[in-house]
Amino acid sequence: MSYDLYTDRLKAIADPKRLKIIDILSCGEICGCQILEHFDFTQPTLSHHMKVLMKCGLVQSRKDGTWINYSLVQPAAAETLGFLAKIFNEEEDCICKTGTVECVDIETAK
Amino acid sequence: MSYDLYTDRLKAIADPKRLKIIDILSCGEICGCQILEHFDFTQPTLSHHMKVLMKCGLVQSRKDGTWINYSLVQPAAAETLGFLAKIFNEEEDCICKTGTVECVDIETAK
DNA sequence: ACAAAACATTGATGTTCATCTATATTGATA
DNA sequence: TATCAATATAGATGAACATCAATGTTTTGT
Repeated sequence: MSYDLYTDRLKAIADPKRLKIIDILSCGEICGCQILEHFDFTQPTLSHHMKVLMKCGLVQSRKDGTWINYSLVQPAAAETLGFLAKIFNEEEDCICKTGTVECVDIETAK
Repeated sequence: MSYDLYTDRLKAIADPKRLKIIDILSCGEICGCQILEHFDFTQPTLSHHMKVLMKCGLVQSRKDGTWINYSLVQPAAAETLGFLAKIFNEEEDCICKTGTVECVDIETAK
């Protein structure tokens, strides 16, 4: 289980602004200038946030003239949800069973 | 849709160490000293990570003598997954439909 | 009462990050 | 070609964060 692999993606969504951006993108493709209207920060800041979201694979872009249309990468989103579900739930390949330290019963350990 | 509400929780899991801790906790209750054996950082650092995980409601603790047994708060974990699923997918109360700026069709907008 | 173990707190340090201003780049249009 | 709109990049700044060493607190056992 490689935790680092998904850390970039989780860090990307662990921000209220980027969370809002993703929520906007969930309705469909939209250009940057329209996304910007939802916020009160500057254009370079939005550019930075979009870069973060794209670098982790959650968002893709399509150039159309002067505009750049952003959209959510649904498979990546679903994959992230699946990863978290695996982390939150007990699995056969969990670190408790494969790791060096066992999950001994607390009561018997005393 | 309050993005800030879940940001703390997402920030908490957007870290490889804390992700590993949650994976360990998914197998059941375990005390801090046993969690520490999985890592190479110091005890105060683990204490800090557990504080972050507890403050956001993802982890709870139960004192038992000298030990403190930590466990995952399953409802909170499930709730977080549900929130993300909502963000990732189009919903009726999405910001695209309720926000001030509409998601106009890119083609017709030109 | 004393010593040891588990955990928390404090204060310091280096790094990461969000944001800004200023400027560059790219593409459409008059 | 000159201008405007959309976006990216560079560099700077202040805030947030992970980590540590040192110390304090609490509980158990001798």
